[in-house]
Amino acid sequence: MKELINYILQFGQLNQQQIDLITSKATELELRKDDYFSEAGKIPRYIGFVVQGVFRFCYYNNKGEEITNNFVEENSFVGDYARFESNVASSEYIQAVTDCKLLVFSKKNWDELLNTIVGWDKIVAKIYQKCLLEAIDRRSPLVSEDATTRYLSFIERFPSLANRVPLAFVASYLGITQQSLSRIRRNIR
Amino acid sequence: MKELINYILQFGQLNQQQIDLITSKATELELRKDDYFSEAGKIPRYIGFVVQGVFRFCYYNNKGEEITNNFVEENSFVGDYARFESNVASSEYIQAVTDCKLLVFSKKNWDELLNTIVGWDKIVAKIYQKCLLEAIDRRSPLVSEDATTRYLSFIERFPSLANRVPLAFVASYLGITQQSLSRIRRNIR
DNA sequence: ATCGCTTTTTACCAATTGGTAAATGCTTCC
DNA sequence: GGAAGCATTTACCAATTGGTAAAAAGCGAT
Repeated sequence: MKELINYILQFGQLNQQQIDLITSKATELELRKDDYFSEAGKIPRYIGFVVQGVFRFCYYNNKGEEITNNFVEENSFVGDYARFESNVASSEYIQAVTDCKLLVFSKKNWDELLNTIVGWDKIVAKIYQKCLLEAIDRRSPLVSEDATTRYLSFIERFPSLANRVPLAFVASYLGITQQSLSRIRRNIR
Repeated sequence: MKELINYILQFGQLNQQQIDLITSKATELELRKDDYFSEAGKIPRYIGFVVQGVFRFCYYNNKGEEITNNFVEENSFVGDYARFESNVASSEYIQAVTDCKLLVFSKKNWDELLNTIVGWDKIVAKIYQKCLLEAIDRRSPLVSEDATTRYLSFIERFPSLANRVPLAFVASYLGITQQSLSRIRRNIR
């Protein structure tokens, strides 16, 4: 819980009363490896803060291939922010890659925070913006890189992830086959 | 100017007085093809609304290759939002691909709007979020597609751009060489 | 119209990556 | 410990893409 508060306080000031309110609205949630935090076709019920574990965002293209387009680790918010706020069904999956512990806010509790804490909306906007910028800064450069450079970028940006995430997910994130990724890992050592 | 106001009103309500204030803070700016609207190493001075023309975002990687990572057309805001707001030097270029007409806000005028119009910050946050989501929704899928599919996605998402933008910029946006793009264009007809 | 310049196309070959399939390695569960 | 089920590696060949270079096309200015 301390991590959550510290994270939030990066983006704005809050007094103790407000912090206590936020704390009281957060619920602990544990997910097992492969469980979904959010699913395509369903309205996201929660927004979460990752205490332990790794999540991935993924969807299926028109060939039925599974595409991973983001990873989220500890000490970050996770969720389909836009769809959560607007009560619209999501178009992608958010899946636990490992066993995970979260602090989650239901839509009801989240809206209560928005209505109660002056400036909460600004803090939230900054958090969303940070997460979006991170996602784009990580993924966009991959477009112009070859497969080896993509993998090197990946282990630079997610140093602790290479060994926690199945190779197939990493390959899908990098836009290459797992055979190619395996070959690349052999060649760079 | 009407386009700007209509665009803004998508994201929140404003009364006539507020609209007039916004209008009074906007300045017309014309840029010639190849001019920079914003440059790496410099603090962005303006945020702009594109009335006419096309812009591209680009940067240089460690091999000196020029990478285009976004295009912005008419009826969109353009700028390095995060760096503009925080008065930090940008790390990329925003260049006019064609002759362009803009409505721009200086930092001073923009801050006056933020301090004067209640709810302006919320509207702005929504606009930023929309632009970021658009950018990521366009670029991220490219990672997992082959070159031909990338080009087809491009002309689907930017139907009016294929003929207004030099092939080299499009190729760089798609992460392929211009020779490859030229070959692809031959093969799909 | 012609010259000079830039953009786009084409060609050729080398390098990279994908697709299919099989082998190896690693867990989990009995 | 052994078997079954995944995950990862390896191999081979086909397909795609990149790099270099040259030709063709488009465009503006004189």
